[in-house]
Amino acid sequence: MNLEKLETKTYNRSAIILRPGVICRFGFYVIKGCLKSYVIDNSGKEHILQFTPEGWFVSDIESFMTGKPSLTYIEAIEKTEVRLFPNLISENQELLSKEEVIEQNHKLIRNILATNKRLASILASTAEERYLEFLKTYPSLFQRLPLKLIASYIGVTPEYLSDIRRRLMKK
Amino acid sequence: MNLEKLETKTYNRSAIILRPGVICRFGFYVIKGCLKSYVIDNSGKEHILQFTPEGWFVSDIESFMTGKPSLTYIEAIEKTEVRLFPNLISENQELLSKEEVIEQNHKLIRNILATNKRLASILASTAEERYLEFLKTYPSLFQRLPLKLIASYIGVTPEYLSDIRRRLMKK
DNA sequence: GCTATTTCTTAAGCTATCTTATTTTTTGCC
DNA sequence: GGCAAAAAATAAGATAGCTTAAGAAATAGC
Repeated sequence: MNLEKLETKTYNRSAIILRPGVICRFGFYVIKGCLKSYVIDNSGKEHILQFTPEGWFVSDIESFMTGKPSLTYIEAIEKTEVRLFPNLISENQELLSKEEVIEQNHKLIRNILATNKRLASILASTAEERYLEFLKTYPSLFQRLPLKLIASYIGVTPEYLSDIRRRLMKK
Repeated sequence: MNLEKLETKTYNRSAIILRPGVICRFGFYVIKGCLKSYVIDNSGKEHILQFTPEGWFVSDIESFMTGKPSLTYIEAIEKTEVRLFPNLISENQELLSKEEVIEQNHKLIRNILATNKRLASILASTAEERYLEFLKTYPSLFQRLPLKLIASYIGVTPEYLSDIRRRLMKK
C-alpha cells in the first residue's frame, strides 16, 4: 500500500469524524493531534474506548471490517491530521497484496493488544490502580488531556478521579 | 494451512493449558468442549476474559504474537478437544501464504470484535444489563456454565449475580 | 487582555456492589 | 446410589464509587 497515495485530512478540535449508524469506511492513522473513540450509554454518559495520539490507528473495527453501521463515535480532541485507510471488508482483503495484508495486521494487532490489556485492567484493578497505570502507559497524554477525559477512560466520574488524585498527593 | 495436518489435543476438565510466565506457542481452536481464559488479580480473585466454546479461537494474543511470556491463564471448563495453531510471531507471518494470513486474520478479527463489544459493555452497562446481554449472546453457554463463572465474566461476585437473578425473577 | 464557558475541587449523602457468614442445593466422582 | 465437595441462595453490614451542588481555577475564543 503506497502511503504517498493515501488521502490525508485535517479535523478541527471537536470535529466528529464518525458517528453511530454510519458505516465506517476508513481506518484513521493519526499523524499529528489526538482523537478519542467513545460510546454513549442509555443515561447519556460518554465512555471513552480509546485515545489515538500520533502514530496510532483507530476505527470502528466492527463496522470497518463487516460494513455494518458503526456503534461508536470518533472525535478530534485537538486539531488532528490523519491518514485515511480505505475499508477492508473481508472480501476486499483478497484485492490486497500479501505485504499489505500483513501491514494491516500489524496496525490492528497493536490495537488489539491495547484493548485486551484495557479489558483485563478494568476487570481486575481498582480505579486508583487504573489511574496509575494510565499515567505510566501514556505519560504524554496525561499532560495533554483534561481530567474529565481521563476519568471517562479509566471508567469513573471526574469528581471521583479528583478524589483519587487528592488521596495520592497526600501519600 | 492444511487443517488435516494440525495437531489436535484433548484436555480434561480443570486442566490448565496456559499459565502466566509461559510463552503461548499456540492458538487453540475448540472442536468440542469449552475453555476459559482469565487473569488473577492482586487479591487472588479470578476474572474471566473469554469463554471459548466450539468453533471459537483463543490464545494469549500478546504472547502468541510477540513471543513475550503470557499474562493469562487458559483452562478447560469441560473435557475439551482443541486444534493447535502454531504461533505466529510477526516475523513468521512472512513464511505463511497469503491465504493463510487472511485465514488467521479472520479468526483473530472475530475475537477482536467480541472483545471490543465486551469492553464497551463493561464501561457503559450496569451489571443487570450485562447479565441480560450475556444470556442473549450466549444462550447455549448460559445453560452449561455455573453461575460462578458467569458472574466472573460479567464482572460481579456470585452473590451479587444471585441477587440480580432473584430480582429478575420477581418481575 | 477580557469574559464566558468549561473544568476542577471539595463535600455530603446515596446506591450499587462487595464481604462475610450461614444454610440449602447441586454436582462430581467412587 | 451415596457421600464429600462445590455451588447457589440468602441476609446483613461495609465500602467504592456516584450524584448533586456550589465555589474556585483554568481555558477558549474573541
